[in-house]
Amino acid sequence: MKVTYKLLHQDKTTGARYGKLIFTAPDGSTQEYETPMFMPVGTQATVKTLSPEQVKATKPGIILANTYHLWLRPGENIVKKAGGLHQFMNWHSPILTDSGGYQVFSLAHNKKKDITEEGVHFKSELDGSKLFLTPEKSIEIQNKLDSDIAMSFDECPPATADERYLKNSVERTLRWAARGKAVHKNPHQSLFGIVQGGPHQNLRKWSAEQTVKLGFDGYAVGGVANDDENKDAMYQAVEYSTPYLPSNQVRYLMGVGEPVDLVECVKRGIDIFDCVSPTRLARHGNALVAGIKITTTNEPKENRINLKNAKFTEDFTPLEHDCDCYTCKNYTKAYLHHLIKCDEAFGKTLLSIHNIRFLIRLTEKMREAIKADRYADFIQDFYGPNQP
RNA sequence: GCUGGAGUCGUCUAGUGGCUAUGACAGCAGACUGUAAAUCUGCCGGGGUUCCCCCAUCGUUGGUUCGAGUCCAACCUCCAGCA
Repeated sequence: MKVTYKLLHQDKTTGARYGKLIFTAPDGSTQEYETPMFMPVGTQATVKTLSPEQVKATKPGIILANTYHLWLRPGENIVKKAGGLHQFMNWHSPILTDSGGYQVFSLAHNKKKDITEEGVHFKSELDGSKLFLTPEKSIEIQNKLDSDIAMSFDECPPATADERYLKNSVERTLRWAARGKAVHKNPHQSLFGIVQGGPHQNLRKWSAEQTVKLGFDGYAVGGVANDDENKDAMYQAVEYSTPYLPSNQVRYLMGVGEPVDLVECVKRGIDIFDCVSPTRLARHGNALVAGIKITTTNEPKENRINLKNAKFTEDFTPLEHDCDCYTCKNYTKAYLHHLIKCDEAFGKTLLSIHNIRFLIRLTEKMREAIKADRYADFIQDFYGPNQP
């Protein structure tokens, strides 16, 4: 399905955006989803530990899948034979596929990649075989997967990269974006461009302007979810990017994030987010809960509880009293603690449901606040008495 | 009662004369941002404001030895077989 964005309201004081993504099918039928939106991540054509029905119950708009992983396994041609990704994984709402660009970054630790102008040489982590991913190849794979939104193949440089490297990287990412766009053939699939530039205002501005000049169906801000310790730098990178993006198109902040990040980045003009955090935290026994905590570095962090902790052994209350998710409506912390201690799959499922629903509920609250021009108050309430 | 075997951390386990006694599980915490993550890290005999220091420790007691979880003896407990 092809996607368009409609900006419906901007918060009077902060400028935060409320809008709708409208997906149009080949037969002319449409599906609409409101923004701000959080997209659960289903890298390998599944949101880990959840059935499509369980994902659906958290009321998401779009979900993510990954080009790189599906290319390696089962292979894009198998997915195509299955009738496309939607059919293959039984997910009949929109799917966005990441391009594999992030894997260029995340696989870099073991020096199993080599970035050239033509593309990126990988060494498969599955069997050690040599792989070569190019912008054209990434788009071709995404065409075959038949996701609704394809992402340009970009380079996501590490936070430690210097300005000189970043400048070259941004330029190359632009050339890659143009090459990808040139071979993008699927008329029922949208293609998004990605703004890079690290923490530098000039590079972010330039990257945004040049990417917009190429012309895409939507725009992403990338390369911000790879610095552990500096939220201000992350927010600033967003601030340096969004002003140069067209207001009548959607903005997607890739890989983010924590509840506080969603709140702060919507304020800075972002519409959609994705993050592995809710599902990964869930599998590791953690549940997101309301409120924030201030860390030793004075950074506001998401508030969460670790169900592995012995103190929940006899806690017969739900994770959150006011949460409407399946987990909170039916199960206690004591039960979740028990399942997690026993390493039962159902515990991971229940926590995944809660954590995803938690972030989606947060976006729902943000939408209501924006529509009512109360987003500044919403932020204040979000921080509560611990406000930095 | 006799004969043989065995006792090491909460549990299982390595260790057969040499200095800090393995490893796993359990337990207690922590980390996680476009998923090489249902993963990883730390602690896990006692005490000290946990760099580090002190004390204890391989069933018990004694012995051999420069040195013992390891060899010897007695005892205790458990297991197997025979009565």
